[in-house]
Amino acid sequence: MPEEKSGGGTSTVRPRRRQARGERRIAQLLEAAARVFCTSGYTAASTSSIAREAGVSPGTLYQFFPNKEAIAIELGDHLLARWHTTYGEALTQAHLELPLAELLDAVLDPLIQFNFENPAFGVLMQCTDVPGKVTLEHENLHTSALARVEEILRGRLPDAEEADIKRIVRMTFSIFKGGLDLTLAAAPEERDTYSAELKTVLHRYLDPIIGSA
Amino acid sequence: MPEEKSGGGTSTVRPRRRQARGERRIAQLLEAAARVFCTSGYTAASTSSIAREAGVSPGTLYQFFPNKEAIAIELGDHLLARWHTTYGEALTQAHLELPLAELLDAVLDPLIQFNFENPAFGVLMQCTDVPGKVTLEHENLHTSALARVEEILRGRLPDAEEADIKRIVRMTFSIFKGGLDLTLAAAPEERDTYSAELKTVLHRYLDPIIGSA
Amino acid sequence: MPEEKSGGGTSTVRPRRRQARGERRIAQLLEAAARVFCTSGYTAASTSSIAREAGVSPGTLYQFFPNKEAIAIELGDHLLARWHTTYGEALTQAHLELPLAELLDAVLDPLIQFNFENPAFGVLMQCTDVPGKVTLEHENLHTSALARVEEILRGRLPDAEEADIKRIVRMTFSIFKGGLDLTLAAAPEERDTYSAELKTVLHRYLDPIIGSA
Amino acid sequence: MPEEKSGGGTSTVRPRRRQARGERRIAQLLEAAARVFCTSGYTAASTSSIAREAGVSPGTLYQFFPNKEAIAIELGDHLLARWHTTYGEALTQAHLELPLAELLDAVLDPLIQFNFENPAFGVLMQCTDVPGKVTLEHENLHTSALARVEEILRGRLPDAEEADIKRIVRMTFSIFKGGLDLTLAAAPEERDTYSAELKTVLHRYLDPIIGSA
DNA sequence: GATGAATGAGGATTCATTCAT
DNA sequence: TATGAATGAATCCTCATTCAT
Repeated sequence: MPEEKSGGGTSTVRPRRRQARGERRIAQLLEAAARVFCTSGYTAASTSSIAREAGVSPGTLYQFFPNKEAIAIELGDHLLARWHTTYGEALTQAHLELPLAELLDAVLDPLIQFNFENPAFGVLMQCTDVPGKVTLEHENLHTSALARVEEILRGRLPDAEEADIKRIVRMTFSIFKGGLDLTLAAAPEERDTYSAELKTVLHRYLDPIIGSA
Repeated sequence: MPEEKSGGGTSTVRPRRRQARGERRIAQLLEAAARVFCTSGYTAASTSSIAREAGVSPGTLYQFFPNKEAIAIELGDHLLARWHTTYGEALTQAHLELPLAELLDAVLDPLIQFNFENPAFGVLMQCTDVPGKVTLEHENLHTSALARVEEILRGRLPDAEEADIKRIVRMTFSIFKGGLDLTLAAAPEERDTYSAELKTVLHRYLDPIIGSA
Repeated sequence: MPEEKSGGGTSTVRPRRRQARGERRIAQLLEAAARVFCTSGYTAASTSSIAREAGVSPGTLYQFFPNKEAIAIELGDHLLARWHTTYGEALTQAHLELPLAELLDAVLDPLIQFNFENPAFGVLMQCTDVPGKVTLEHENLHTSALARVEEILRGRLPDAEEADIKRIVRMTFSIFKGGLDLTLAAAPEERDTYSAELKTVLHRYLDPIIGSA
Repeated sequence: MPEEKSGGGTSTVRPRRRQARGERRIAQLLEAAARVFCTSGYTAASTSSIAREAGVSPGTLYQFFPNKEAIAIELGDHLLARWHTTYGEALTQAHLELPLAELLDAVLDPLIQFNFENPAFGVLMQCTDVPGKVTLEHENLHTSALARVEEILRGRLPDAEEADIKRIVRMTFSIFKGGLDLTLAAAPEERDTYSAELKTVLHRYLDPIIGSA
């Protein structure tokens, strides 16, 4: 038992050996959940359908998640983590000083790409039914790249009131969400055009606000 | 069905006597549905709760609607009709020739007002679960005042390709939907600021496209 | 509708006609529940089994009871009401002044008889799982004939401390419950002997306490 | 099975080395089960919760017990054995010839003490759901100290019929169980008063039967 | 029409038990 | 042995829908 718990003794190196199977199952279940959520939405998705999609029995699902909501939340966290791992580092301080157009490229391209690869992300973010949504959106808004807009705004508009900043950020995020949906729903050959259009919208909206800086 | 609903050609003519009670019932049920949809969303709303809210029995509900979806669709149609009756006429040809800023006022103010008064409209429009949503949005896009933007664009950009027009219209509509939600969700004293912000976004977006015309 | 709601106009005479069926169903369900509770106990009894025993679908059960507990509570109330109707009046003030032996006859005989005819009563009273049990036992203890013991004790032992009274009452009730179970479980031809034995126990216990009065 | 559990004839001989761990596990599991049964009752207790309480996995539990019921039965046997080891020997033939009051002290005090220290014993004895309960009660009735009452009765009432003896014993046991529960449930400072009351009841009941002998 | 009872499939969740490692 | 993953039937309960009155 002791030799199983610690591999090298340095840190928490694979705390248990047996969970390899479980770990795989969790990933499997989350992938299944992502698919089902995308197809049916959170509310209409049933835990049985998720289990079925994952090829396991309902009981197995509940061995890893206490309830449906937990799946959504865990999936959100997972996707957020994947975002940070894959694209999060891409936005360095350097980018923030770019001209708006390039900043938008730097921010939006990975976001769109990520949402294209992980459509469940959008589903969870939109979903009004998951109480964890707050968490998700919160996390997203404040931790993810988009939240940088807030920083930028705050930085470039030091005199602006809190409410104004908030409004602009919300509006920006709202535009982004809508445009993202359009882009993802567009025919493959139109995708770029749609994402360009979204950037246009945001550029025209934000340029008069922060462009002068 | 159509010949049962309307006696002559005008659809709002008083129906025949014996259907008076039925019409009232339908209105009652639709109002109840609107309230329940707003509270719980379409998926989570139960037909029993709608019936209860309307003060009738479930059986009665099914005497007028074949199923839950039909309620949503009918409610959508109803709201659309109400829109046309109340505000639709307000947008005359004259408005279309106004400068963009004033056009936006003329178009958005009633829309926002209407959505404020009929929050179920937004719920149905957003809802991913109602198959009729497509219908709704379609109807909305092509029948409602916002669709005039398409006309305007087509008028002012005769050389533009169909796909471009469509994209701009979609983007405009998407921005509107998002901004509308923000506006409706805003605190009462901020509502005007938010709707002004929405207009700003749309103005900055559309001005370069149609403003010069 | 108006002619359906009020029959004579005087009072609440059969408030609705349609519920006759429902009323019957409720009785049916309560009887089924009584049988199932007796067979399996409250915890092990499933709502489906109750519905099945009643010959209806699970959904029907839930049309009348919000959950399993409510069935137990309603059943308890029902049995209590039946007790009061059938035997409750039997114990007049006159009885309370009888010699102990006759008092015990007057009190125990109907109780035993009632429990024999309604075995679910004992099951519910014993059951530790129904939160409503408190209600039931409370009601029973304070409303039913046995509670008179408390009155008698208080009357005949005016100097006794509250705690002493309580202890004696509890002990009496405890003896009764145990003896009742034995009596009900006994072979038919032994039933009387067992109930006589129970009376003997109680008589010997209580006579030194209140007999002298 | 018996030849595996005990090497020779005495059942509490140290088992063979390699089963030492197993014995410990079993004890661990039984203790956990006792705790969980006391908290939730037999029916509501889940095997997983017992395993968790014991700090082992469900699989391990099933390595020692074929099913949940077996745990309860084994626990009952265990407690019975503990009873015999700890208190059982205390009741020598000498006690049986004591006057009733002292006999009751001699018999009841250890029983109450034991039940106080091992509350699971009462839970199992009361529980209607464990088929093994019969076993337990049976065992208890015939092996435990209380069963001596039967011997005494038989000894002092040689003319009594079997059924009468049985009835008196049952009644005595029933009174004991009820009084025990009251005593255990009583506030600490009232415990002695309640146990004294129980003895009073039994004394008054049994004295006319065997006291004169 | 209107009512409310009836249905039964389906959903979330639990749990005794078994199995692979 | 020990672990924890896997199972699937069973539980409570809901709900869209239908039916008898």
